[in-house]
Amino acid sequence: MSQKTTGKLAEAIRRGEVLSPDCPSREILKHVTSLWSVLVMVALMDGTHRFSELRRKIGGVSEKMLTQTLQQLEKDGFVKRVSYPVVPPHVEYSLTTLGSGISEQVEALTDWIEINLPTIIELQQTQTQ
Amino acid sequence: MSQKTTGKLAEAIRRGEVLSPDCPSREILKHVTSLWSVLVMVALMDGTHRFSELRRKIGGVSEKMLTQTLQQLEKDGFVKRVSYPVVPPHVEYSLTTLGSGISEQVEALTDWIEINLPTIIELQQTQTQ
DNA sequence: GTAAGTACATACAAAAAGGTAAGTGTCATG
DNA sequence: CATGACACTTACCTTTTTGTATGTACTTAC
Repeated sequence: MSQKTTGKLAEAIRRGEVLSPDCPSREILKHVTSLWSVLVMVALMDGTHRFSELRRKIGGVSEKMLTQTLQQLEKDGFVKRVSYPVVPPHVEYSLTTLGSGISEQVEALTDWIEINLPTIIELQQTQTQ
Repeated sequence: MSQKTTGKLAEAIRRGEVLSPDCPSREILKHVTSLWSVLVMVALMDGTHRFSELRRKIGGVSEKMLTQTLQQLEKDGFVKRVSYPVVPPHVEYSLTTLGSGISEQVEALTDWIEINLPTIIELQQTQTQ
């Protein structure tokens, strides 16, 4: 999708934003480029989940990390939190419209990794020789 | 490990790999979901760069971080390092075929963020009220 | 001859991320 | 009547990441 030979300037401008340290997109990128954020988004692409469901689904995540990640994603407007004031607490997490958009990109990345994993591992081994 | 899903089994299997803590894709994801890795890949999509070029291009990166990130990306087979044994050192970094593949996914993510940045910021502010 | 550029390595300190364990309050189950 | 599930919070500690500063070996420019 990118043309490298022509219009290098336009491309540089388009891309220059993330590369400059004071661009607000840097901040969002910092939040998104976190293992737990990525995994939460991938998990939520299957639909609404409760806290404990996410905890069980995302292997290796601690309660603390899950709480923090969900709060961050909520602040950024990617995740919607709905709390039902019932006696055993019931809270549901789901992706917002914006969250679905970014999750699609994130999922494309994780899918790519999973698909190309054999190639990656193979190359890593030939490299050692 | 144990899948409790009733209907979406195929989907769960497809996506279940990153969600399990002992899958090797987790490791790659850890490397890739790092601010500096993302920015290096985006920068290298414009073509081959020297170390100091990258340092200047990626705002806010320290020499140490750039070195570490490049070494990690090289280990994973995403970046190719070519060193010319000349008197003022000359080293060129570029994306491998594999690196180009993952960088496209990463770039799609950063592009999405930049495009939707106004919406994100807007929503963050209405949320505060 | 002093400074700057090249591409790093290394040491130390500061900051951030993450793990573990416990507490909260209410209810259902055994 | 004690335990566990629910959705967290808080405190404490360890680990990891990152920043800063320095050194290296050589050359060109001023």
